[in-house]
Amino acid sequence: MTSLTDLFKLLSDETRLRILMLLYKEPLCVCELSGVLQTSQPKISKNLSKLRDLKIVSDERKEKFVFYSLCNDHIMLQNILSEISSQIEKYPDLREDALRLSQKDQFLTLCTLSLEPVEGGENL
Amino acid sequence: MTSLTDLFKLLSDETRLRILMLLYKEPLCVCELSGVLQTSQPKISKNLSKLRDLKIVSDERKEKFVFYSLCNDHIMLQNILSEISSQIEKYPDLREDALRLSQKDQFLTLCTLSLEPVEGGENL
DNA sequence: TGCACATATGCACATATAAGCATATGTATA
DNA sequence: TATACATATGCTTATATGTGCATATGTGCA
Repeated sequence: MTSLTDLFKLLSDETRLRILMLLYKEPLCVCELSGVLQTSQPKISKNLSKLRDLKIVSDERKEKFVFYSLCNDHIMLQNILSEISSQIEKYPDLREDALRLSQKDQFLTLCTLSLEPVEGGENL
Repeated sequence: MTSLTDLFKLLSDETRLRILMLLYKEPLCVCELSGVLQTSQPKISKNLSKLRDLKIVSDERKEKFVFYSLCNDHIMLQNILSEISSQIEKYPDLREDALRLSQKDQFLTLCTLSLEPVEGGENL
């Protein structure tokens, strides 16, 4: 049961919930998250480490960057995020995050690395 | 979005989660909850009032007793509780609560008896 | 090797919240 | 009306947790 309450505690923080909703779409590195969420790097980093402690996300270094991705074995979490995603209109903040995510390369020139094929050339 | 994080905050407390799982099955009064969960009455009462503040539960007085029931209009919550219920084997504490629930009648008269924490009755 | 950048972490502080205890409020009944 | 019972709430304390700032660690490149 601890696992349940711990999960909900993680979800009860706005920053973490926003992070998880983004990672639910695609793996992201710290600076991308920091840019999309318009939040300080230490804040992002600390929250990610809490998520990692509970095996909610995993990290993988790719050269200079550390990419975080959702662990895909957490059924309960997946269902919750899916549910939120399906009602995204109810949550304007999350919707705006998703919008900024699609423009992440505009915010994060420093992070645009040729590690992964980034969705090409779109603009506002 | 606040509604989301508030919901998860409520769920992140063990006592409240246990209360909700019981109310998910049937409406119950305070002393029944107190008895089934083997928890002090003020603790139950305070948590119920938090749930009521967020319109998660509603209360209805029936003579001496106040019965609480889940508001059935909260889709997200219903889905979460349903999901937990379907995996109840994973959570022995919740399972034991459900077992004691079937003997709730004995608690209606035990309300004011000393409810000292029973050994083995609590976890996490 | 040294520098720049990406990320992690230690520390200090403010705040939130859960719990226990005592007690207040409300209700029924003799 | 007095009393017993069911529930709510105020007060205090202990603890947890989020945040900012500074800085440490780690990596790649010139």
